[in-house]
Amino acid sequence: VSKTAVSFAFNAPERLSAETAGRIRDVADSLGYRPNPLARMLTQSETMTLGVLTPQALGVMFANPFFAQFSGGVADAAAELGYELHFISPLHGSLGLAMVRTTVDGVVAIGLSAAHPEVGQIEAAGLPMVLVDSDDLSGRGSVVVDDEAGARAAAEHLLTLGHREILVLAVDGPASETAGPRARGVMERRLAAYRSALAGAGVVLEQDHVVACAATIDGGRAAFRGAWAAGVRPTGVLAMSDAMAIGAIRAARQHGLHVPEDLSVVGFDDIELAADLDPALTTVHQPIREKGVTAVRLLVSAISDGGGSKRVTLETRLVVRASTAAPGRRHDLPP
Amino acid sequence: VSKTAVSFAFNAPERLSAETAGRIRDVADSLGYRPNPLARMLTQSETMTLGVLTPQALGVMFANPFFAQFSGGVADAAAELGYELHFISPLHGSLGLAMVRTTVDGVVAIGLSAAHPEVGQIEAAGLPMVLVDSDDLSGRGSVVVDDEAGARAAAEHLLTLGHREILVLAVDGPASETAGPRARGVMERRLAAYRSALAGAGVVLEQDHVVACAATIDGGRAAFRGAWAAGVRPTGVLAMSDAMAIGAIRAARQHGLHVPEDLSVVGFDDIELAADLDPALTTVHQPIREKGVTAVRLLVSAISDGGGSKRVTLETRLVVRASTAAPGRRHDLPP
DNA sequence: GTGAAAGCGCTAACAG
DNA sequence: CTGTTAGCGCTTTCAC
Repeated sequence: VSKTAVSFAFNAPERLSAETAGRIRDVADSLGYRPNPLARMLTQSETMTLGVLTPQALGVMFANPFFAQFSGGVADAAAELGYELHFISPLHGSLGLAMVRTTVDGVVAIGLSAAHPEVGQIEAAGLPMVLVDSDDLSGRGSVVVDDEAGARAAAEHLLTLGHREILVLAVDGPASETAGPRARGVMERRLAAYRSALAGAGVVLEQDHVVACAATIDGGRAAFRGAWAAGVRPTGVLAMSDAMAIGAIRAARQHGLHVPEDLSVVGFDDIELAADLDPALTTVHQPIREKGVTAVRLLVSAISDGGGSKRVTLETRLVVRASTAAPGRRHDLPP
Repeated sequence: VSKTAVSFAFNAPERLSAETAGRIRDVADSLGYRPNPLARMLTQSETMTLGVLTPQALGVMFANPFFAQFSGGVADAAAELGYELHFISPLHGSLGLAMVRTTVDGVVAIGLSAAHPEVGQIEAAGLPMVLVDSDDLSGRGSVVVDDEAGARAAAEHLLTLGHREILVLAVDGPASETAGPRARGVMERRLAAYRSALAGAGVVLEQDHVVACAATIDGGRAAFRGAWAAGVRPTGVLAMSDAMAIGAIRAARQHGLHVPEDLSVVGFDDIELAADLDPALTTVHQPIREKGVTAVRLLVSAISDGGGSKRVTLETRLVVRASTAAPGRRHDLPP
């Protein structure tokens, strides 16, 4: 019984006499022997693992239901194609540090600007990668949604309802992530669309009417509270994620506001629970799971075919529910 | 410039002249050279990666907000301790198959019965492991919550309100998972506690008043719908997860029921959004994130110290919100 | 159908 | 302080 035989028994049973193969497997089993996957990976230089790259700690990522839903899509597509999943987030604050230690056959990067240093680094390492929610500067694969249309619809909805005093809640990564030259990421695109839609109705967004925060409930809450403390008194808020919208609603209630009577809020994402909230959230729908599935399919085809890097754009649409209404009684309320 | 020098330049710069080390790194950088992490892992037989083992496809796991929150805790603790995260779910239906291909330094298994075959397999492979939400048959590390107390409180709450006709929504994995001898997992523990609390008030759970489903919104919805179709007309439901509770509420509404007037429902988990739902969910709180953090800490200490396998039990408590009330008008409603 | 030999890219004792 | 040497555990031509 030589090494080769064992190797064949596991990887190419057809190249061995059925009897020998069986015997080897039996002995292996009874001995508790398993081929060491690491060694296998080393010789084959293939890990059958996909990386999911996130710009922030997974703890905050998972605090956004959008990310969980997206991950579900990624995971299902990966499993279907026989890949395992490895989550890569900044290690000691550095994504690069985390990448170096990681072995994957390809990477799905979510919410990472194409101008982010690590993106170039990964590309330089010759690792296939698809960018999700990020502008594609060079010829990489990428999947995005029609942010402009969604954001415009959201803004116009508020405008049509009669709102003029509008607060926008934008997403901001940690300082280190936003430093340096940036491509226009999702958030910039959405902001621009908000702006132009509002401008069409003669409404301009003041500096203090755009506040950045983490894409989580707590982020949204803190942001709304901060704006309110700064004297901003909106009748409508445009949040760039549902999680932030929920946070804003929580904060507004703490200030004695009723939604939607005193304050209308529209989110972005249409997470699974959006319709179950109180009030049911008016929001921009995007196909979250599909985004993940598409990203993985693109990535795997790039890995195997070495295939060309396509760019896929998915649709968005406004879903009007109960968190928006015409501005009613103004809030002459406690600070 | 020999191999050793390069190795040192990356792993032990202090053992090299500052000048040489710097020069090597520079050349490496300009050459785009990275030490191959795979080879490094092979020689060190250490991957600095933790596995998260799930009994079902990640797609359905992530459909449960509980899991996302738990993962957040796991991820943060892992990052803090310098570990990466690898999610392991059944591959082509087999967890064992997935495990064999995977290389991790340890495993956090969530919702996996200790009697599950893979658990023994991993143990036999000598891989450190901590079990979450699962009975610990042998001396492994494990973290659980006080399910009995939580479930009992939930049942007694309904009883106190005056409910007698109660439906319980239990969690069920895929058939293959539940087959074979099982330890009493979380769900069995909760069910037993429901039963005994109800029995204390003379209420017995009929066979058709306990229905199993996936721990997702859709699972809960389908389960409630099925029970209703089977003629069950509860005034209260005890769901073993918030996701299922939400699904039950959705289904109930489709049948024209109002919550809590016609139907009271109490969940389990107290996910972050529980209080934002319509109606705000009465549920059993458990420290979800902390569960993940604790599991990782236990695991890593087992990896490094080879430390003893502790068993940690965290507390639960009932949080009464708006989804429960005294049974009101009975539902003489359309089928 | 099966065995021998080379090497994947790195680390770690050991000399120089 | 630097280079030499020997594996880590597997896969894989290539003869037998």
